Amino acid sequence: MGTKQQEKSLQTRMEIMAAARRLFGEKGFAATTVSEITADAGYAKGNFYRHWQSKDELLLEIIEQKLHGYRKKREKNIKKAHSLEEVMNGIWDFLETMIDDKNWSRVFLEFTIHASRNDELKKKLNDGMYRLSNDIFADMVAPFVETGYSPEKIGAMNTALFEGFLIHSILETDTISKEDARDAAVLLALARGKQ
Amino acid sequence: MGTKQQEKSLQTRMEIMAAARRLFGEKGFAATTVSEITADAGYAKGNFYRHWQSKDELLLEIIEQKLHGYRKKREKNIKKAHSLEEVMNGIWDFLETMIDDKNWSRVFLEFTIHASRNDELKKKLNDGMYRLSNDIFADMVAPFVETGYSPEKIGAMNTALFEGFLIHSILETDTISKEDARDAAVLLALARGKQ
DNA sequence: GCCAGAAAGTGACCGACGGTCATAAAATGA
DNA sequence: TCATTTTATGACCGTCGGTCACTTTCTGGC
Repeated sequence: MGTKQQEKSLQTRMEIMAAARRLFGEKGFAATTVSEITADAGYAKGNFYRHWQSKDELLLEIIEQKLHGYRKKREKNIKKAHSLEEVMNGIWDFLETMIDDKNWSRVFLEFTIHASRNDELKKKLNDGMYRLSNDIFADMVAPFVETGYSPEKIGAMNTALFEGFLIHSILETDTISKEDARDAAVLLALARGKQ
Repeated sequence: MGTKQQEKSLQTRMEIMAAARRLFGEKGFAATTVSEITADAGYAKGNFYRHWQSKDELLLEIIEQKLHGYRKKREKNIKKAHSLEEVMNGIWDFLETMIDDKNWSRVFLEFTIHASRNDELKKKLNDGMYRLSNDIFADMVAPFVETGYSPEKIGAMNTALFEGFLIHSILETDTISKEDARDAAVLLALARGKQ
């Protein structure tokens, strides 16, 4: 435990982050202003920049935390798998929890596109700390892939299908369901990953 | 042919639109300012708003034109198809021209996410004039779908795969190629659309 | 050719944004 | 106690999308 000042600073930081998490989820990243965030937490705008260098940086930290939370659930789902089909279903059990966290999957997408125009942000996203990197899925399916089709491609195709479905979900076209997406992903993986 | 004034107005409109088309493609939608567009075309900012109500509206018009241009190519590709596999390959011949128009597929995605927070824009996007609506693909595959799996779902899944691939393409992860995406889409359609 | 009205074109201005910084208030520790 | 460090503030900056009073140019009836 640090000094009274250090404790207060940490508390302020957490209060501002909590407000941001709520507002980003409700209104989206671009539509939420720094003033709103700090006002909601009970502070002035200037205080924000003592804790983060930019709005981008705060969102990266929140995303990192979110993905860290998801990761636990994912690992639990995958451990007990004994076949490619079971792995894929484990992956999609986990992906469905992201889909159900609808506001946030929307924020993820919003930030992904936003970051694609910024080399530094783009690099961070591909590093895997801040995104469902292809490698994560590749490692999971690798033990069960029996063909020459690379696990990386199966993982990447899975991510593509997931993010493509997210776009549909966000636009509320209601043509394909979570189950359709899972079905397609499993079918694809089995067709390309098994003899 | 109208009066000299009407002609000049139309010409100005086209000059501003041409500048916008170039700048949106180069820098993206959000990063391009209205002042830049008009300055590039040789006018003052205020002139912009005599022709469009907002920056959004101009992009919608450009997207509509782009999609109209793509449409011709698409129809030509599809007409001669005699099987589901041929239709899917025709669709992806056309989708690849969109993928190759890389800057603009990025702008499409950027605007799709932007629009998802705005009910009016969202409705317009789903209307199909401004987006690769699922129905377009559904109509194409319908004549060759032999199972209970609906053509709409096959069309929507195709769009999802396409847009998911676009995200990969934009982030430059280089794990999956155009051919991989096409291969997956065809495989999916055949597996679900044929007996 | 003249001129009143209409249309094309302008840029200062507005409120709001992300981000900065001089300043004030509070805590610290010797 | 009090000089120093840390926390907190909000006026301020440059820029954005969008507005509007204004000037310039064109039009068509006389």
